[in-house]
Amino acid sequence: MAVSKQKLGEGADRARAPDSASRPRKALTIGAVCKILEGEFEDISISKIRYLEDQKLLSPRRTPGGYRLYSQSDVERLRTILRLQRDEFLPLRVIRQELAAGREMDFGGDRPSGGAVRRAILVNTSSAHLTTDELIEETGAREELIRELEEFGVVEPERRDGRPVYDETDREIVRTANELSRFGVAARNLRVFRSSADREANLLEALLGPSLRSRNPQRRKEAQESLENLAATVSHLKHLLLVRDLRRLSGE
Amino acid sequence: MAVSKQKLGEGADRARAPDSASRPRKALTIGAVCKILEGEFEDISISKIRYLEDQKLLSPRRTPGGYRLYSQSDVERLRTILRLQRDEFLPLRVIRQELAAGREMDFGGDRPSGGAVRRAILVNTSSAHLTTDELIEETGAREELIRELEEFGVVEPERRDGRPVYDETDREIVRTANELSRFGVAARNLRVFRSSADREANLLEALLGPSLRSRNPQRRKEAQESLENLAATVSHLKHLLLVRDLRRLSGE
DNA sequence: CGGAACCTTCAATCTTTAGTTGAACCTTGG
DNA sequence: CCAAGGTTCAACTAAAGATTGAAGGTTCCG
Repeated sequence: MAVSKQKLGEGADRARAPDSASRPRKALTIGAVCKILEGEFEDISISKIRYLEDQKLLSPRRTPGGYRLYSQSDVERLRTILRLQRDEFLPLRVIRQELAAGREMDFGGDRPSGGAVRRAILVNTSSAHLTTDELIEETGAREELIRELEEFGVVEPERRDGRPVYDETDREIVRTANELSRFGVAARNLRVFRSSADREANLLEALLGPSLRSRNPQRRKEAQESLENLAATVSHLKHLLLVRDLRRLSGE
Repeated sequence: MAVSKQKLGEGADRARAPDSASRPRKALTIGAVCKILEGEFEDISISKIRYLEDQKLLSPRRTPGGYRLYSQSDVERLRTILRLQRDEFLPLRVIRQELAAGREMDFGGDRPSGGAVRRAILVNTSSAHLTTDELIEETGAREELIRELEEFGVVEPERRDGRPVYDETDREIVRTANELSRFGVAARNLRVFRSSADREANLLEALLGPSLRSRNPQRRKEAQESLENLAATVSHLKHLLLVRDLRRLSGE
């Protein structure tokens, strides 16, 4: 079990801590989370956090005894939820979807309508590399799940000295897969998506490959940009097609 | 959800100008306003319009006898209110303030990137049905492309009297496919995406199908919501996987 | 004028969303 | 062991956003 590593407690800070200096790297109990957030959100409460879980907006890991344990990403997610609710007036139902769609869009800085954080998707921006433990900590996934995801080729971390090293995309994938597991979608089901993605990538590679491997750097750069646009457009199309199919089998 | 629109019968055009033909300046009775807007907003009703007035969001003129009379700009304002409520999920309290602050921010076209129109994805909101000509008009696609998309099963319009009828999702699909064609992705290439989507839809159907067909309407509703979340989450995962693949074959 | 269609108000009711509360009981760590 | 903190579950609350029904008034047309 995942709990093995973290010696929760260890005498350090059982919610007791008003300690400012320390980094809250370890998993937190519900009371500790509440304490952390109550500076930022005055109407937070333990019962509200539990309520949000009931509404399928959170799903923290549990200790063997049933206590909730919030990972860093759980806390981030909760912060996002509270911000969307307070500042954007979104109903929980909508927040649930926004989050499901992967838009954590965290830093709440830019309110005005133009504020989408648009950064190049494909250029691997400063890929933090994470260990398995860090990955678990940040995503809240069970170790079991991660193992399965690797088994089915859904994440394929590099290996260094036999230890897997995960990047940010891996982390996002794990986070999303974890989300899906709450709906009963098991890791093995995700093979379907993996092979679709592979096929689609091959298609795009066939179209743009020559340019991408061109000796002309200008041309390469253009191809790279096209690829980014294509990736976005293709993803949109796939979404539409899926929605169409689902609407059929749900509606009629 | 019974109908409160109390029989808007033939007489609704009563408020039509008694004087000569073409004046756009006619004031409308509440029933006429309701009729005008019900194409665009399905959950409008006479009682709701009155309720909005009660909440200080509208104040139409009155006839000496007390009938409400809505000017063109009253109707515009009402349209804005309903749009903010439906698409931006703003509570009436906030809408009231926005309007008071002068921002009519009218034309509901897409607000720039940040404020994307969010609404339930799977519930087919008043699917406008388009003819082929309208589809071409609205998407800018060549007729050829549309023919191919149908040939490859990427769009599958209903047929009425032999003529195809497209809905909003079809329109979006065509628009996106047209976008892709600019990158050299032909309609026939899109079969790949279609079959991925089919496979994925089947997977989700297998997971949620029983609930979706449950006799218990409560359970059906929950399943429907889960399906929406799943669609969003799955789309996100697919995007991540595609990006990962592409990054591999483009960069490293 | 008469009456069909439409409109009015007002109080009561309903549904949904977003939580809170309390009772009974369990977990954790010093 | 035991106190501080955690767990579930059902019942309750409050506010927002409407809908309904009763009783009656207005408009317009013939």
